[in-house]
Amino acid sequence: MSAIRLLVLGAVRQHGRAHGYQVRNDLEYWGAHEWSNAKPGSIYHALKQMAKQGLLLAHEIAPSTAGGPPRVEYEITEKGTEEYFTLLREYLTAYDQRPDVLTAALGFMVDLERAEALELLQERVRGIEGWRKAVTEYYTPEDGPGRLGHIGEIMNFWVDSADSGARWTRGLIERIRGGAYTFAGEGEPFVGVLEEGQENPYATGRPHWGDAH
Amino acid sequence: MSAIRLLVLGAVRQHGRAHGYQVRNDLEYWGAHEWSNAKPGSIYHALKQMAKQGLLLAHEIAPSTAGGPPRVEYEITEKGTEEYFTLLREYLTAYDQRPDVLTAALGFMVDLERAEALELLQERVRGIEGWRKAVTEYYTPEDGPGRLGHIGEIMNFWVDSADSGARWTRGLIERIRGGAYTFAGEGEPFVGVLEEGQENPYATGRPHWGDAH
DNA sequence: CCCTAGCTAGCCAAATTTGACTACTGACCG
DNA sequence: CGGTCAGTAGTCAAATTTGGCTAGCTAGGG
Repeated sequence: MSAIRLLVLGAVRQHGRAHGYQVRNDLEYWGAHEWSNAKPGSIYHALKQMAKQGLLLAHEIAPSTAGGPPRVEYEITEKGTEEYFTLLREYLTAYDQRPDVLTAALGFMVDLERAEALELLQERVRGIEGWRKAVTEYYTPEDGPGRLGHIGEIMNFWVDSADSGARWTRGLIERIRGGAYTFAGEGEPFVGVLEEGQENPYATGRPHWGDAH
Repeated sequence: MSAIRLLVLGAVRQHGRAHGYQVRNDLEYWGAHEWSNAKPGSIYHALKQMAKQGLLLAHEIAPSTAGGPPRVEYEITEKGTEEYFTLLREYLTAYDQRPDVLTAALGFMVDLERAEALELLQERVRGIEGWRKAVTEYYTPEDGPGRLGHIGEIMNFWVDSADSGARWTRGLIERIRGGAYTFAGEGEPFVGVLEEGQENPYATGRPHWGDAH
């Protein structure tokens, strides 16, 4: 799956109550339009879909304060909060090589308690190591490497990526264990949303850091 | 974009003429169902779409030799071959952090000449370096790092991934420059498709190496 | 005062992707 | 000889994603 649901749930949750454009603006503030599929269409679609599924509660609201069609405000439900934490835990653990998924989870990881975040990240490392083992055993058959020609570079690439991912995750674990950041239940949380009327310093038109072609 | 079009074009091209199930089987042989979105629906859709766009030529063929509905055979056109090389060059160069795209390109890179492959990979490294520079400048503002709290880990992760990607690409460049593999115009090419009736040694049910959750 | 540009807010059609499903054949089992 | 299991070949509806479009306001220039 993509990161969009976690991002949208997280944005709504941090606001308490938010309309589509607010979510869209937050995601842009986070740079999510650069590293994930957070485009307007996807965001509005996710909001509607999750409202239909009972993860969000939709309030019909009067015509917007400034132009455009009337807007709908969303609130996260009990079920939506559960889903939020389920996705967060899953994305922090799962090694599925889609960087957007981990990126979104990193942004929200402090909603968990420090101990749990550490556990999940360790599970992540174990997952990567297991995967790496499976791949190398699978792809280094009886007649030794080299038999595969340039196709061997594919495995080479995947193994290298896995190793880098594991190494980086171990570094993060060390930093968190060393006391970095403020996790759930440890005091003033870090706030990362824009209030109504606040200007977005990272609006579009700044250096792209999503794709470089 | 996803890797599916390059994969399908590449499979049809290596066969000369292929029906959907043959392509599907090749992609499975390459493990593509594990590391890309190469599912039956996507494959058949891509074939039809590309036929409609003139990249493939569709021949209506009698009921299949063994069960199932009548099948359609496809042949790559001039235009399709152009598209194939365009995509191949693009995916070898573009740093868009979707591993499936680079993976597919690695599988086909030997269809280029050695010198061109080297150039493209060097371009890739330059792209990664430029991107890395943009990100760090953008995200390390006046008041120094650390101001960002745990959000800084996102940049940290992206920069680390970029560095790993660049390092690996440099390694590949060295190996290719050192004479590894057989590129276009250098003799017997490496063949990686299944002939009609040949058994697929990597059929489904083997260790998954796409996602680990 | 009119016109345009730019922002606000969201919608929509088309393309793609997903995950399940159909239908037909041949082989093997008892 | 009937049942069912595996393999062949592909279709389909639903969900999602893409990329661009609409429409209401407001500020400012001429």
